Amino acid sequence: MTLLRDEGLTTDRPAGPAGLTDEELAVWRMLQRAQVHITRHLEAELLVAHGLPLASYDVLTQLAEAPDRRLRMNDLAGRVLLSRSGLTRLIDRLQRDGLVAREACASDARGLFAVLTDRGAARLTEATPTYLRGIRSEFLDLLGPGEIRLVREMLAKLPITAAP
Amino acid sequence: MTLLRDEGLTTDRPAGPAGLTDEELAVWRMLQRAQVHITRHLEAELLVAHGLPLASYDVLTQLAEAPDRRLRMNDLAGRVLLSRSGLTRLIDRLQRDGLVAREACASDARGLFAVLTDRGAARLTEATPTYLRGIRSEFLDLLGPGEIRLVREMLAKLPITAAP
DNA sequence: CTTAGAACGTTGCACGGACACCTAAACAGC
DNA sequence: GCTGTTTAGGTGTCCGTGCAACGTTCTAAG
Repeated sequence: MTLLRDEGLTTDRPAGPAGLTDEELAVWRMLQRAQVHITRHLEAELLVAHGLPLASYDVLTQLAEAPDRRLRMNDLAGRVLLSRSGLTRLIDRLQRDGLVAREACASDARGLFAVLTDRGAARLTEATPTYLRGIRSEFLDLLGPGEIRLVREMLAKLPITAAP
Repeated sequence: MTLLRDEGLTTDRPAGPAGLTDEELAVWRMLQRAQVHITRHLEAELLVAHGLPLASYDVLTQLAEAPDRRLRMNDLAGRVLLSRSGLTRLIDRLQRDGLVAREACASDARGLFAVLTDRGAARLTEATPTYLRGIRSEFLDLLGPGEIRLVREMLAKLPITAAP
């Protein structure tokens, strides 16, 4: 952080209005790295063990938890942090593999449901232990239970309401 | 988490060996969402204000902090969580824009340094306030100082050593 | 009823990144 | 010295994603 410090943009103690302390900056960077690290590990494991990218796993999960195993495309896009176009292609792939199906919406002819098929549900069931084990070993095991509760409280403050 | 619960993979209280409590799972998901949210915000702001993608900003920062403003390609790739090929193209772009230069390594003819140019340093200086402001408003402001210290301690436990 | 506008999903395009493979250089052992 | 192995970096190719534009359908104003 030498250069930043040189310009007075980071400081040791008093964090100015725009400046950050070195600790604050370090926390942010560590968070970034940790997130990337865990995500990659998860993605790799899911891929080799079940041929399922993380994004696909997320979609299947969202559908499984939705009433009637179905969700409108737009709705789903918001939940998996994906643009609508991105979701379109992803659903294309999942449909090709028979894990989800598209169904028209009765009340709105514009709308489409993405529906989890039985094969999709089976695949999800098969992959979930891998996913959970990954989260546990890469993340939860490294924190105490008290810390987890604390993180939860902190995260609850962030406005993670909806996607842009 | 209905489906997961149905399969006994998540529980209310006692977290089994592979199973997770709903709270643990929720924490992980919130963390994911928060990280994506913040990252996108940052990327968008840097892009519109300074035409600088987040990855490029990271590279410039790493170079600025490195001794002599230079780093070996391989070394740099590890620090910015990028594959070597990915870094090659990114440096290509940055070089095209005159923000970094490539320099041969005297002691090892295979090696190349990525060197921050004056233009690159200027661009970084110009963009950094935006970056820091983003971290502050999207992240730090929503946490107390005590919490930041706590997060730091937690993150310190994670083995974020090196990239695969 | 007609029409302007918004909302839903898809498509063309370009970009950024990873993987596998390649060349050149350094190093190991004999 | 010569040869096999390892390391540094770059290239060919493919995949996934976002943005902008498009067609279709719903909704509201007149």
